[in-house]
Amino acid sequence: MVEISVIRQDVERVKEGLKVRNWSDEQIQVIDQVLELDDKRKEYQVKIDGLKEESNKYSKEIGQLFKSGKQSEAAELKQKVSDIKEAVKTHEEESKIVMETLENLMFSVPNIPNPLVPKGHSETDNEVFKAWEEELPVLGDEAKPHWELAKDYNLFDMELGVKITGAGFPLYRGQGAKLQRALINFFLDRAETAGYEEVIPPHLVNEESARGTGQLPDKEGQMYYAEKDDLYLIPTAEVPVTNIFRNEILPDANFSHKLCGYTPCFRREAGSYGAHVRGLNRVHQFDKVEIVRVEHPDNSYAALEEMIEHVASLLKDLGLPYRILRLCGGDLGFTSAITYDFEVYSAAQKRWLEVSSVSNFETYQSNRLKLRYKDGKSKHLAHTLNGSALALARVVAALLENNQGSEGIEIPEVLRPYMGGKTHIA
RNA sequence: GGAGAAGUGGCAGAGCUGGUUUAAUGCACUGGUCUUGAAAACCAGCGUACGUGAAAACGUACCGGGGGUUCGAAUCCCUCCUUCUCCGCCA
Repeated sequence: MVEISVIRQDVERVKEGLKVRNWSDEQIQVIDQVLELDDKRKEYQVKIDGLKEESNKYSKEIGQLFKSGKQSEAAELKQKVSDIKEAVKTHEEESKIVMETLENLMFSVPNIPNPLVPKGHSETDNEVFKAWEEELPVLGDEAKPHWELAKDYNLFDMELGVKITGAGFPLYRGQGAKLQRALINFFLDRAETAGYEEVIPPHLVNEESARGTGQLPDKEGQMYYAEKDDLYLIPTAEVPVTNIFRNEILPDANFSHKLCGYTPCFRREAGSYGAHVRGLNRVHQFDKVEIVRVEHPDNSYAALEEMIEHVASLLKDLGLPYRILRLCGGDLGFTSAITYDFEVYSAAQKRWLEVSSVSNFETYQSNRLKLRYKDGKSKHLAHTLNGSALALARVVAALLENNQGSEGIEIPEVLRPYMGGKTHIA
């Protein structure tokens, strides 16, 4: 959530931010409504607190009167308190409506984009932040897409996934399964070297956690839900890992938390069709190593750069052509202040596949999480960031396609130690 | 899954026959006095959220969560959650 104090102090900046997200003037009026409702909320609190103060005082007096045996005077006061209580009840009911309305409005306000975020309406307006400078690989006519290669080398089986579960749940096998493990271990080892502490979090989360990172409300359709236990399957490790810090007050201003974790990710993903969902391009379950950071506001953008460098180095060492996009206002996630997407080039499909998304949420998540740090006597919200490092399914897709050859699929050098020293999947 | 016990401030721990408890006391922490410095001792401060206020300060709520009884609830009632002990089951 955007902090109400920020809206109060800097209405224009908030409104400008919503314009970058292509909000109409009419939609932006929400901000004025928020301020109005917040004023109302305060009025109610002043009124209710005052009445409660009065009745608390009387209640104490009643106690004293009973002790000294003045029953009739006590009865008189009792009536008075009852009357006050009635008034409090009425006001509380009204104020509850105000607060609920206010909260719902607050939930409908997305994060304010960083000034660097370009204007635009869709993914075609995203800014190429770092282009691929070299030639893009060109394969011969005999080149196959990864779903055909998977059959040739027995790497994964979509039909079996359908039999066991349904569409979009791949079953990896043989060298394909081993490649998954290799990539996960490679990514985790590299994160560890970069100073991230590894965690293995739960794969199901409660409602509070889903709210904390902003999956709820609104995006419940994207998550699988276990109704009997009221738990959500995680769409990304971001949710359980960031929620480690929910309701935490860090003891001083000198902190930097770097965590990484491997988890499967479950996404219901409505929409899209055809070749775009073929093979591993778009699946309901995929593996991902996520990096998460909690940083002082002064350091969060330096941290973001570090994360971008980290992800770039992974792709470089895997030998995959990649580019980095800076998402435009129209494509920017609801909770993010700025997001960089990484795409790898799939030579057989001749298109770019998104494999990572690195974002700074500034205080948007920490406001919901109530994640603060102490700076002397005052408390402030920390900044949260996260990024995929990396999402496996599409990396595998690109790897298989780009590295195919007469001897099989060449395994990138950095992965060979994890693949029993082999140079090729053959 | 069955039976029982318990959840109080950073920690430990009283209160739990409802009203001088404004949550005692100890430890930890912060500031001060003393000291060459430190320790000890002594004095003071020490939770979170929201609100009023220029500020000092004050008000309201919070004793696992939610609801209820009452003029008044940490204390009584209901419900949910968690932890512990015993039994059962199990990789």
